[in-house]
Amino acid sequence: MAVYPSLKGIYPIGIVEEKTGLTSRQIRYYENMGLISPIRTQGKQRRYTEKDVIRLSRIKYLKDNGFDLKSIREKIELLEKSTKDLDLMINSGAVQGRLTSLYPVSNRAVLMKLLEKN
DNA sequence: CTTCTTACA
DNA sequence: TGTAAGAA
Repeated sequence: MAVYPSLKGIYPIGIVEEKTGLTSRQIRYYENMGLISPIRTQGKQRRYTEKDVIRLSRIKYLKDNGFDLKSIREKIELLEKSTKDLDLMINSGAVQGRLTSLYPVSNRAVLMKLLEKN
């Protein structure tokens, strides 16, 4: 188990294995495939951020459900793009005073529906 | 002891 | 993907 490290939300590969359920072999493989880009210490060891862990967890989930790397790559990209757009709307005030809580929005179409003026 | 790279099955 | 080797 996590006997040591990981202050400030950055973790060595061993901890990431435990948090995501992926093997170090798979984690390094996905990096070579361009799905993640952990930073390196001066000693060349990989350090993963919380975002990297979240991304790897999604990869793990999709993988377990039979999706190939190509599909996983597309889904991750779409999901992060949507999230980025939503953050943009929220930060620009588009949602101000219209949503009183976090409704379960499944996609952009539904979100826009909720944002329509009545 | 943990992680890294390279290489083979 | 798993695992072995040798280095860091």
